[in-house]
Amino acid sequence: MSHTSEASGPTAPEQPRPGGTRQAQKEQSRRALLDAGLRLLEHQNLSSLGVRELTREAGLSPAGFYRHFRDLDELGVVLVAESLASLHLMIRRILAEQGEPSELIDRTIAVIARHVREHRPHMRFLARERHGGVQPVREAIAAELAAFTSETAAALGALPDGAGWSEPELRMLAGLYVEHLVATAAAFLEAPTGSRAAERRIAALARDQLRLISIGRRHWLADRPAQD
Amino acid sequence: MSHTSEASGPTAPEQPRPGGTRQAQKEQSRRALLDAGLRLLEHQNLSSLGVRELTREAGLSPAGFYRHFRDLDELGVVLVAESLASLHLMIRRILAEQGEPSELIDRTIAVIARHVREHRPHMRFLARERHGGVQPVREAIAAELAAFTSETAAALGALPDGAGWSEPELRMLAGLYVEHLVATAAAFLEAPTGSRAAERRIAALARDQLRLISIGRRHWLADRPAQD
DNA sequence: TGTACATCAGTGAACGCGCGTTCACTGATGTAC
DNA sequence: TGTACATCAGTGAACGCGCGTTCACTGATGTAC
Repeated sequence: MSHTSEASGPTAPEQPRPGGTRQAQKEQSRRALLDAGLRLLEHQNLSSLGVRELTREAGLSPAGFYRHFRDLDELGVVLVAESLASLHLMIRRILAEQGEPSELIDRTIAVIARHVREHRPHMRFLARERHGGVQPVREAIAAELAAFTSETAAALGALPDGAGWSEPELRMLAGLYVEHLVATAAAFLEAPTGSRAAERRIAALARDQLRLISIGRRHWLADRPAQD
Repeated sequence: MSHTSEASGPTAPEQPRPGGTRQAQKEQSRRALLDAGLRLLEHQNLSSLGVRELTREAGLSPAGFYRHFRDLDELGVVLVAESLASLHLMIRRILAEQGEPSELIDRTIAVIARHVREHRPHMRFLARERHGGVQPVREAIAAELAAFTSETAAALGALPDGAGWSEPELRMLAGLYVEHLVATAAAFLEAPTGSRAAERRIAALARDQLRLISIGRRHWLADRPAQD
């Protein structure tokens, strides 16, 4: 080793190293616990996960768990937040897509398919806990989806086709899209892992359904029923 | 007590009583176990249910459970079957409705709302286990919904408006309806219990969404994209 | 650079607890005559 | 109707087990001089 002096002046005070070895090692263990959790939650519920089971999977001693989390609920909160962040990422990608309507549909579905492929544990977790979890978790997921519906409604309203649509009508349409998106993501999740054929079938179905909704959307202003 | 002789001829053989007290009592306990299960599963997963917890709720001793079921999985299978039967009932009611399209939409939503109100535990259980349960349960639910989609496709094909639609197109449309029905049922489930205001809001939203789909359906043949 | 002390992530053993399941039993219900 | 025996749903006690959590510890990493 040659003299790789990272010469900090001899008078400069010893700097704390925020990315220090110790801290990094701790972070690694924490990550191992979270990843073990996601792995186990692929096939079971958050509420049936155990501390010993988790630490076994993560390669820590049971007591080690408590250096990172007060209890399993605290770990659950982190997993929910992570999964929702992952979902939000997908959502922003979808809303950012540009192009002709027919292209947009294909791109949206492609984004969903890719996201499910690349973030399967997070998406599985959300699908499981959306209706299966305890109330606070269900509410957190519902709130995120509601926010997405609002964003989508706003985006639809900003488009030229959105002219003439009332606020509730835009939300109604956005809700339909979000609902369909969620169902499509769930379908991708249930497809035999890595079966491209199954993925293509789901994508083709979703595309036609989105097209039908788009046709309805195009004729809505002319055909919509009188307001109650 | 006067002489209330249920005079069965003295020569007639003693008849076995199929609805006898003993059998009826046993059935009552079995029912108590299933009902206790449904009550507990309102707020937790099938996989985190325990024998002792269940018998406590049902008012039996833990050992009593084994007079009725081999294990919790066996009870789970019965609950799944019951819930699916309940769902099937709702589905047949929906498909049996008759009338003008606009009436049909309102009636469909009314059937869903009523069913969720009257069979809340069963519907909650299905919502929970559809994506949250173990694979066999998820598959059983998916199969039932797929069958419903087929029935719906057949019904749509038999209508005058169904003329000109290919088999896959009918399934695509039916899938959209079923998906929306499931989402609407889930929304009713999550509504604050007994809040008529929330129910009305959900119903109004679902109605507009179904209308939009119907408009898309009406224009599909004229506007549909070229086949791939 | 070297040395002496502080920190603290991770450990292994121990605890009390509720669990699923089994067992021999009890006593009400059912059956035969 | 009355009597003697059979059935079996439900019980209370017991078992071994894995659980969540606590504790004093250890030894690598970090800090001060």
